Amino acid sequence: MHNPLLIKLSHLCGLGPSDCSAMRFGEPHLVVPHHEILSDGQIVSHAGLLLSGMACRYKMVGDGRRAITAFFLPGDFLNQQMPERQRLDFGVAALTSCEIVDVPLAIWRDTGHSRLSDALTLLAGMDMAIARAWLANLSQRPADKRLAHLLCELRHRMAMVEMADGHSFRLPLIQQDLADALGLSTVHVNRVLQHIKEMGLIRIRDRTFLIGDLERLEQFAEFDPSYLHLGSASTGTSASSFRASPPSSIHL
Amino acid sequence: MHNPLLIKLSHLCGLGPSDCSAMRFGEPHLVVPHHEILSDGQIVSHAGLLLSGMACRYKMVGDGRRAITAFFLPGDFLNQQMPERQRLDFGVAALTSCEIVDVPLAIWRDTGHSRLSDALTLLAGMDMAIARAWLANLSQRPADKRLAHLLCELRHRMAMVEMADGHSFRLPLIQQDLADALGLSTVHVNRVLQHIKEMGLIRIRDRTFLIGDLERLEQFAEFDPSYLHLGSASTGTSASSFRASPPSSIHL
DNA sequence: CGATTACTTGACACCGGTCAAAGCCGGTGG
DNA sequence: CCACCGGCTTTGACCGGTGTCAAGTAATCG
Repeated sequence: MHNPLLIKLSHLCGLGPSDCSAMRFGEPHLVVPHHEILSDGQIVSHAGLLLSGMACRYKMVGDGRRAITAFFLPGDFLNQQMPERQRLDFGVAALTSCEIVDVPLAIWRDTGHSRLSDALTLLAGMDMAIARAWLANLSQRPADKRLAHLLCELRHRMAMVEMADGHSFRLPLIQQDLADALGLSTVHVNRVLQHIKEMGLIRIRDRTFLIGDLERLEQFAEFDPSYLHLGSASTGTSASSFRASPPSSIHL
Repeated sequence: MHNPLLIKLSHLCGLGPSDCSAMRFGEPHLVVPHHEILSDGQIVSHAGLLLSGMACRYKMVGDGRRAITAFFLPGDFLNQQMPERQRLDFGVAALTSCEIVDVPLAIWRDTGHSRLSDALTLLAGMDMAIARAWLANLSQRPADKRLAHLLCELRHRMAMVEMADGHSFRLPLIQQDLADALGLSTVHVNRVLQHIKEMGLIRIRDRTFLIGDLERLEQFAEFDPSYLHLGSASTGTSASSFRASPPSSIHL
């Protein structure tokens, strides 16, 4: 099995097969692009786990403006449903075709497997840390660094599920999605994208971002990945191994 | 005892004295304004509870810009420390003189009092809901509605600890604090503040905000308080009682 | 291939930032 | 009691980053 959640947890806190024995999954189901997965105001009693594809958490505000408050990658929970039967204050929509499976989180927690329970707590903490980083990003950084920072974060999270390395990763988003997440207009996202291309920080070929010099990109974005490794010990694994790759010279 | 946490929990989920019997508090201590309460990168193993005063969660970014990612009111936990011994990805600073007490959250959780444990979970959920609302606010609203929305939220949260009603509440913040939370410059906060004064939405007299017509203010801000009452049943209490106050006519 | 969706580009307006100076306190000390 | 002082607020002038509108080009998909 190549379950992205398991990959992530093994990287993140060294969870092994024995710790995962308590995990029970239901039947995965497919959602088509642009379809709503969870609706604002809905009451849910289960947790959705994204297996493949990309989704987002969002809120509609004012006239029809959409604020994207989170991106979901494979291995992410769509709703770390805290109390059981919570009423959602946000919607979740598929940005690409998505594979989703419902998970009985409460049961996972109560199996006595404290390591698994701790891992879930860790994921929830990561969710909050990401939200905090986004807040700082939105409120204090100019558009170019803002976009760069988001790209760094996504690359890093993709790396955790082995969908990225220091050189490239595929982002199946459209510029409108980036705009709604960054609080910018589509037009400006486009321009800023070109701008950081001209700076030689990235290159794009059909949705795949090519990174020449990761260190330079992260420095420009003021990106510090420590918020993505909350607390745990064996944190260096994925990051350092990818970081260890030669400063690169993808031919830009 | 007039512990703001108890007030909040009784409003929020009808917790009674019996549920609170398991709560053990240590010795409160005082922190002077501008002093750092928790430092970025610090490893903490306890939870700080704010008893009085006002504090903020923040991140420093780029050159010396400060991004405030949360305001703490009496009755709020400064760090809903998820895993024990987590490394903080943010700092916490006192904005006014603050009274703080450390609480052993892990012990509270394990006393078998599931209602108390649920309440703590609810508070954590509220923290996240607020962060999401801020994200939407920052990314999609113009300065005037942005500021108004924040004011509505703070008034509402103050009301939960009985420090506000539909007519007025005291906010001991300086404009710089608002600016750092809203992603605006101090100068612009000042102007926007005047602007919504001229609109007749608020009045200010020495740090106290007077609200003429709460409904109008909340409508202007597109403020929907439902995200602050996550999931629980007895949610209407504080809100509706305050809302019930006559449409007002504080003499503007 | 045609039609729809996504991406680019340019012109222009405006929101909000920056800089700098001037009032307005509240506190402190003479 | 007054003079001073430092932090906060208020103003004005000016500029730059982003938004908006609109048109055109390139992809993508039946």
